[in-house]
Amino acid sequence: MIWYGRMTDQSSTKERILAAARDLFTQRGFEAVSVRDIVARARVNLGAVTYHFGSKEALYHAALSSMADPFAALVAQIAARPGAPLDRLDAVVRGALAHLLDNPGPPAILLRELASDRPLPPPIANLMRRNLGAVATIIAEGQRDGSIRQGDPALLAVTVMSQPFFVRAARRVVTVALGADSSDPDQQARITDHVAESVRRSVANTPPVPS
Amino acid sequence: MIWYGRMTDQSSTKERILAAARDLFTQRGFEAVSVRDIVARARVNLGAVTYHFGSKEALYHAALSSMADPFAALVAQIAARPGAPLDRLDAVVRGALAHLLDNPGPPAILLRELASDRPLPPPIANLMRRNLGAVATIIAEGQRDGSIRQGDPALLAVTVMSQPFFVRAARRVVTVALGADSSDPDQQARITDHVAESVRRSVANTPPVPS
DNA sequence: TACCATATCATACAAACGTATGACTGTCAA
DNA sequence: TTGACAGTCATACGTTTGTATGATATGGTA
Repeated sequence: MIWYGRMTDQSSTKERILAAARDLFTQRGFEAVSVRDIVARARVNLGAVTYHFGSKEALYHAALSSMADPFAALVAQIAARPGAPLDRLDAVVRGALAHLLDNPGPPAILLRELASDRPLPPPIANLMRRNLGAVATIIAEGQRDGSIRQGDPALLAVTVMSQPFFVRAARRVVTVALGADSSDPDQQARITDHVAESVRRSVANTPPVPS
Repeated sequence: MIWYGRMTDQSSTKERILAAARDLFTQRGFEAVSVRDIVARARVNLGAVTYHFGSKEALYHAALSSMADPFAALVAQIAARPGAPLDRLDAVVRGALAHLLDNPGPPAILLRELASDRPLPPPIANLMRRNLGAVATIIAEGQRDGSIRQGDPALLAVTVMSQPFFVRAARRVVTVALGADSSDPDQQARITDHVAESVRRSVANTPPVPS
């Protein structure tokens, strides 16, 4: 794309629409956001969505991919680093939570889509497959070297990844429960440590807790 | 209510609307369900929602309460039983998951509302307050007798309750990951055991996992 | 019987929805 | 200079939305 018609701002119409769509779909979900909301926020013409993306749903999928792809790439990159399985899981959880604290899109939309009983949009299904696959691979490796407890790697992977997603999505609840400001970095550090510690304890191959 | 106008079916118009609203809001969320969808499923007149509930949003809140109240009462009842804190947490997690497997409404709607950045509907906010409060009380008790590890009881409570909610909501993903039928009772038992075990390990006061 | 409150029903209404249309504008290749 | 083309724009179309309205039916009460 070389020329942008009447566009006088620095960013292209298509990118402005995508950014507005990311924000609004994240905050309210697909059905609660109208095309007119999006073009108003992007300050572009109503017809621009149809022209550049074809339909509201196609724009939705484009917005999902633009959020899911960087997250999946980050997790894959962290998971591929060398080290003991438990430490790599720790790094994945911390990296994922740090990314999600800055980018609320993936957890918000993932939880909404999981809660629906419609088919998962392809970008979200791919994200889950990639993330859970990477985590399950680490878990299987840890089971072979004895550092991670027995159990279905896929199920353990769900337990692991559910924590950063849920804690991020339930951030309002967490901060209200803790009675502190949600943007306080000290509190974010405490939450991150708590999540990492909980995950490590829940999957490590320690003796069973006596009843 | 003693008399039901023209109603010839066994259940009242109001109850039929409530039941249809529970199903549809659970499956698709507030915005994706129209009043016409609800009255069609309930096989009542379009005007009946306004007449009996006042508005679509008031019907939504009524439907939420009718799902959240039994769940909160169940958790409170299990939490109040005698026993060691870790065992009571175990019973709460198992009881909650069993209830949620039969009643998908609370997790679906809770996750959707958490993902939104609008204020939580009062019935959902009350549900969270009651559930997390009951669990946090058990946790604080366990911290006093040394059976549960240190940490903010509210944060630990979020970790505990997030598991049954997330596993239930992500049931499609879990069953696909396990490659089995989602209604298989054996698999449900395995999932329940896995969740209970993960929760117990994540909060028990065992020595830290070495790095 | 007459009356009244309650409930159901078919419509109507304005607003908002996603999408389509055709005119217009500015840049490139020929 | 001109034709083609990609992008932007105002506007319109047909649906669907939540809610309102007024008529009608029904059983209790006087």
